[in-house]
Parts: sequence; structure tokens; C-alpha cells
Amino acid sequence: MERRAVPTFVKDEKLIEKRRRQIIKSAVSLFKEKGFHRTTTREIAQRAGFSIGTLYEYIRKKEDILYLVCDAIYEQFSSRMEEATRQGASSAERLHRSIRAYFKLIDEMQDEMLVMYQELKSLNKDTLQYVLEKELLLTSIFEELIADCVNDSIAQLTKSEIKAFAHNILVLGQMWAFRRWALHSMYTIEEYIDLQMKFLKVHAKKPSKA
Amino acid sequence: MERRAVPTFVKDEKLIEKRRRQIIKSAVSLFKEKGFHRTTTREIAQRAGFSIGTLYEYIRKKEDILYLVCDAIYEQFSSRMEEATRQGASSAERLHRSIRAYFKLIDEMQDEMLVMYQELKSLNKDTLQYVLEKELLLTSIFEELIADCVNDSIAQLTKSEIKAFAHNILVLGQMWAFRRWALHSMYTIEEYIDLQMKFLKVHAKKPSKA
Amino acid sequence: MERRAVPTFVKDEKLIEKRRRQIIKSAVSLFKEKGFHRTTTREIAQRAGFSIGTLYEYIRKKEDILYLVCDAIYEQFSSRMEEATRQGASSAERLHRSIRAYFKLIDEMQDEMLVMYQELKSLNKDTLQYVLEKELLLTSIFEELIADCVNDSIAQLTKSEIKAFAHNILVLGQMWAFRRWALHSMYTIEEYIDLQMKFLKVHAKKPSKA
Amino acid sequence: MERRAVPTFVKDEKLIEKRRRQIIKSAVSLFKEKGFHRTTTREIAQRAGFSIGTLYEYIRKKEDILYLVCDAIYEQFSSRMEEATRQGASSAERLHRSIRAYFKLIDEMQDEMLVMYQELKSLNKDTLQYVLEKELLLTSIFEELIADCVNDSIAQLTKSEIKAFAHNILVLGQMWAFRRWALHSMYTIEEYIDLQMKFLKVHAKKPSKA
DNA sequence: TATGAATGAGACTTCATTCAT
DNA sequence: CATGAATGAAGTCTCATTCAT
Repeated sequence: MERRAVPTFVKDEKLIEKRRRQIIKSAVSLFKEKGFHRTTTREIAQRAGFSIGTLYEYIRKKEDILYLVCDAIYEQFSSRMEEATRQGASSAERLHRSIRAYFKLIDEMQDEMLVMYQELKSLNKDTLQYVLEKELLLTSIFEELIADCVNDSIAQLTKSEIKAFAHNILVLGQMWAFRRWALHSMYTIEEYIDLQMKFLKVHAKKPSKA
Repeated sequence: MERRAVPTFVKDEKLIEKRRRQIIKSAVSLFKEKGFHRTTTREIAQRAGFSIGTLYEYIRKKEDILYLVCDAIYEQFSSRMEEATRQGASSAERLHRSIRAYFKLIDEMQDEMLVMYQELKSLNKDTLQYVLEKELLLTSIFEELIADCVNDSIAQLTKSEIKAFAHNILVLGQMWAFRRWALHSMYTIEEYIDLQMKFLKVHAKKPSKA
Repeated sequence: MERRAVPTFVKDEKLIEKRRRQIIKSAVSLFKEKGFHRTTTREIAQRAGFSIGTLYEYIRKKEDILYLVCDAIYEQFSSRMEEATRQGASSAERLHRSIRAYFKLIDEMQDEMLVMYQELKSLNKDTLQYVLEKELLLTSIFEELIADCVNDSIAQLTKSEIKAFAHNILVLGQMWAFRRWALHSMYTIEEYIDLQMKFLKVHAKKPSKA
Repeated sequence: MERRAVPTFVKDEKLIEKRRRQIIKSAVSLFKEKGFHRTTTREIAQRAGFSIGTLYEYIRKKEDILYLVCDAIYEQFSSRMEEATRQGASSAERLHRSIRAYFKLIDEMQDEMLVMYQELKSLNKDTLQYVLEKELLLTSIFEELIADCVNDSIAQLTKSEIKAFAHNILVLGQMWAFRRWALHSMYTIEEYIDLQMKFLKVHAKKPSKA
């Protein structure tokens, strides 16, 4: 799946990269505070450290910023997850490690998660489509890990169940961010992970170093 | 927990009730389409069948509409859930039935659910507080049902696990609405319920009529 | 000068009189608090003790209320002043007493004065005309009293000076209300009167009872 | 007393100065015609020669415009008065000249005066406070001039009387504007000044040039 | 006569976007 | 490339006035 291009007036690729990073950082911190709609482009430019005119050299519409933000977040997520899936001797351990990594990642990126999911509706059809595909990509990472376990006879699940299981993992992880107003006063992230692991019936032993 | 009152210029209680129902219906259908921020008060009035002036006889600020919507949805949820929890001979069956009822309810009220959760951030502090308390109330319904099962030695869970379990039920239910773009093409609601029941390890038999 | 009639849908003269008194009282107290423009007709009706519909049975436009208020205030002023001008043996004493009475009256009716003068601009041309004529009537009361003194050789003033003197009396009286933010912390009304009397060179002795 | 700053989105100080002058000029002319409340921000922008959006780059609320207007008027008043108070050999002559200058100034700025005083009530607490302090500053100019005369034994007044005298001067000057509907047909400004001078018992000789 | 719900013009204000410098 | 002043469509909310009951 290709990355959608956000059109620009600027030619210098290096500069584009740099400015976009500034924009994303500024936008995320503002969206956290007030959400997409309540944040003005003026504010985003200001916090990014340049003028509103300059901002519009690197995007075309406000919505482009939301796209850049969502895309960046997924990028981080994906790359960090990929690392995790490569570690572990057995399929069970790889799944195990991946789930833990995913939960930890959510804990680290709570704010970004909230930003992303709460503003999805503000994206237009095409962009939304793109973002949801990214989400499915993430799901499929777990599907494959689970399928490996099934192949290794560690678990017995139908295809259909595998898919549902993958979705469950994703959702129970997101829950740590979305319901933090209730959960964070009850558990630490470690406790939460252990609990969910139990529910997920992932009884494999914790990897020694974690 | 008392219901927050939204101030009105109108005195006729019956009329208030009627107009508010119209407002909520109109608002929900619009919020579904375009979200809270993109929906104008004028549109809400129009679709409700009266003028903008009339709308503002029944609310004070646009945000009041969002509150009315959230409150109405919870009201429906709560009352329907209460019914369900009273049915069933054993604690296991009551939990069982309640979960199924909850999942069905979500299926019926998908749109309302999406509206509510995606716009929570647009509520002000106090109203948000109120709504989250309602959410906890819903959670506690399941907590009690699970606790009953534990008391009856049907399940063995610590207090902490009971709470987490209750949250999981809620979230896995909501998932049917939030991830419908992925799930609805894969499962019917019945299949989805059966799947999640299995994951939730609620192995009690289905009630005969369901 | 005839009293301008404010049209009505109601026939019963007694009732009109009663309702208008209620309206005026309510309006004055509200105008004091927030001025004419910030006061709504709804509020006026409410504080008067009846409905907005009823209010509009007794007036045609919001501005009518302002007219009623100004008219009523002048009525009070005029009638109270007339009394005062009849008391006193000599022309000097009558002027003297009248000025004191006028200053006292202003002290009593400060709020009404402020309401009236600050909202004059909100009256339409015709109504304003009418009100200014009333103001001139008040001025002419003093003109005549001063003229009497001149005739009695107590003072020596040209016609032109008499007029200016009369205006000065009015204005120095109003000053007690308009500049109260500065004056009331410096003087009591009695001290203020004595001071101004001195400036006005009205050196006649105070009437024994005052 | 520091000048209150009205916040702006624009950075160019020169431009701010220029645009604000345009706003003030436009506003004064409109307020003259219809008062503050009946004048719309759109009209002010239009008459100033720019769009409503531009207007709001230079102010935050409509009330800011009223403040700018009042402030500008006082600024003119103060600076012109200061000049006047420096001219004249003796304390008596300085007072004399200052009063005449003040009356002339009022004559020139009648419209501005009316605008300012009639809309004071529309200012919020803090801004009103600021404006009243400016008014007191003006009063104190005369207080000092009178005090000088008393020191030079040209007049014999108590402290209290000095203050009252200063207020009287201010008010009798303002009267020329406020009661112009009655006075301007009777006197020229010169005649009015001479009359009031007489009343004020300022018997010093007129400066030769005036 | 009295009521008060309904109306809608119109006010203020915001903010994404453009474009001349 | 960068700037930031200018724009005006569009949104929220108010309130004088009407009219059916």
C-alpha cells in the first residue's frame, strides 16, 4: 500500500521532511489538548515555529495535517511492531512478545492513539480508507502470529476465530488508552498486561528479560 | 446520580419532552453523517422540523444538544440492560443472558454508540464527568453479575479480575460497532456473539430461546 | 404640551393605567441595572409580573417602554417641582427653596435620572422632541423664578443671562447624579447643595426648616 | 496610569496605528449617527474601508472599539489641554486661558464628547474604571490651576471648594455639548464662554489675543 | 384579556485560505 | 521560500414581535 502524497509547493525534499516533522509534532500536541476542530491552523503554524503562510507551503488543506498525523503515528506503530515480531524462538513466544510489545507501545503512545481514533471521522472518504487499511495491516500482523501458533499446534482455532482473536488483541490494547479514566487508577500497565494475557489465554511464560 | 437539567425558556413539560425527542432524533441522524462539529445548529433545527429560534427555546448552547443525545442513549441502554439482568434462573445464566442482550443492543444502536463515543471530547469537563459516570454504572452492572458467579463458585476471579472482565465485556461489545468496517463483512452478529462468548470463556449453555 | 399616546389593544382605561405602572416600574429597575439595550422585553414582562404577550397588549414597540419611562419620570419631577415653587414669601426665597428642592429631588431620583438621560439617544426623533420639550419646561420654571428676582431687584441679569443661569442650575443639579462616582465620596448632598448655592451666588439665608 | 492594550493579531505596529485610526474615525461617525448599540461591527469595518475579517484582526470584541474611541478622545483632550495650561504669565491668567481653551475644545469636539459620555455604560467594569480615571485626571488639571490662584491669594477657597469648582468647570463646559439643542440657538460659543466666565466669577481680564 | 411558543432576521465572531511583498 | 495581513463565508446565538389558543 502506497503512501498517499500530500501536495506541496516546495521542491526541496529534505526541507519538506523537516517541516512536516515540525507540523506533525505541533499538531499532535495541540490535538491532544483541544482536538482537531478546536485547533486552528494559526496555532499549528505558531507552535511549529513558522508562519501560517509557510504552513500552507507544505499542505493544501487543514485536513492534510490530520492525515500527516495519522500516517506518522501508524508509521511509528508499524515499525516498532515489526521489530517485536522478529524476536522470540518459537511461534508462541513471538506472539507472546508481540502482544506485550503492542500493549507497551499503546501505553507509550496513548495520547497519539486518542488523537488518531477520535478524529478519524474528520478525514474524508479516501483518506479514511487509507487509514483503515493501515489498521488492518496491524491486525494482520497478529493474525499471522496466531496462525503460526495454530500451525505449530499450540492453539486450535478456526480461520474465523483467528481473525476475531487478532481484533480482540488490538481492541483490548486500545482499551488501555480509551478507558484510562477508569483503568489507570486500578492497574499499572504491567498488571494490566498480565491480566489481559490471562484472559487471552496466552499462558506461555513471560520472556525472561521482560 | 441525578440527571443534569438543560435550561429552557419553555414551561410546558409535555412540549419540552416532545421537542427534545425531536431534537435528539434529528441530531443523532446528523451527527452520524457528519459528526458534531460539522453539523450546524440550523441543520438540527431544520431536520427536527422547526426554526432555529425554536431550537434555542429548548437548549442554551449547541453542546447541550450533545449532552441530550448522550443522556438519551445511556437512558435507553440502562433501561434495556436492567430488564436483561433480571432474567435467568442462575447467576451464570443471568450473566450469560446479559452479555448477549448487551451485544444485541449494541448491534441495534450502533450509530448512536458511534456518535456518543466519538464526540465525548466535545463535551465540557462537567458534562463529560457525568457521562463517564454513566459509563461506569454500566460497567458495574456486569461487575455484579460476574461477582454473583464467583460467589456461586462458577468462576474463580479476584476482585481486580472481575473489574477487568467487566470492562472487557463492554469493550468487546463496543468493538462490534467501532470496527464494523472490518467485522460486519466477516460475521453476523450472532456469530460474533458466539465467538466472543467463547473467548470470554462463558461456556454456559445458550438460553433456549436465543 | 400634550402627552403622546402609546397605542394599545386594551380598552379598559383603569387596567391600562395599572399595567403601565407595572411596566414602568419593572423597566426602570432593569434599565438601572443594564441599560435599555441590554434589557429584553421578556425580562420587563417577567419582572412586571405578566407574560410577554400581555406586555405587547399595552405597547407596540420596545421603544414605547422607554417613552413611558421618560414620561413618568418627568411627570414626577414636574409635579414635585411645582409644589416647591409655590412655597416661600419672597421671590428670592421661592428661588432658593426651589433650587434646594430640585437638588434634593435629584438625589432621590438619581437612578431614574441616569436611566433617562443615558437612553435619550435610543428614542426616535419625535419622541426625543417631546422629551426635550419637557426638559425645557423644567428649565423655564427656574427662568421664571429668576426673572421674578430680577424684577424685585434682588439680582441684576439680562434676559440672556437668566436663561443661562437656569440651565446652569439644571446642569449643576444633574451633575450630582452623573458624577456621583466622584462626588458622593467627597460630599453629602447637603454639603453639595451648600457649595453649589455659594457658587450660584444665591446668598439668601437658608429657610429655617431646611 | 497606563494605557490598556487592546490585543491584536497583527504585528506591524505602524499598521496597527493606521488601522486603529481608521477604525476610530469610522466608529465615531457611526456612533454619532446611531449610537454604539445600533451600529454593527460590519458597518464600522465597511466605513473604515476594509472587511469584517480585517476589523477583527485589530480588535477582539466590539467593546474594544468603544474603548479605543474613548481613549483617543481623552488623548486629544489631554494633550490639547496640557498646551493651554502652560500659557499665561500669572496663575489667574493660566486658569483663565485654560478654561477658555477647554470650552473651545468642547465646541470643536462636541460629537466625540456626546459619543463618549452616552456610551460609557456600555463599557465593562474595568474599562469604565480606566475611563473615569482619565476623567479625574482632567478634573485635577483644573484643581491645580485653581489651587495656584488660591496660593497667589487671587481667590479664597477651601480644598473642598476647589474640587467642586473644578468639577463645575468641567460640567459647564460639557453642558455646551449636551444641551446644544437648547443653547446653540441662543448663544455663540464666544458668548457662552463669556457668560460662564462671569458665572464662574473669573474676572481676570481676557488675554489680548482671545 | 392573557398566555407563551414560534419565528427568523440579524448580530457578533471565528478561521481556513490566499497572495502580494 | 517565507511572511503575515486581508478576506468573507459561515457558524452560534439573541430577541423583538406575532398569533393561535
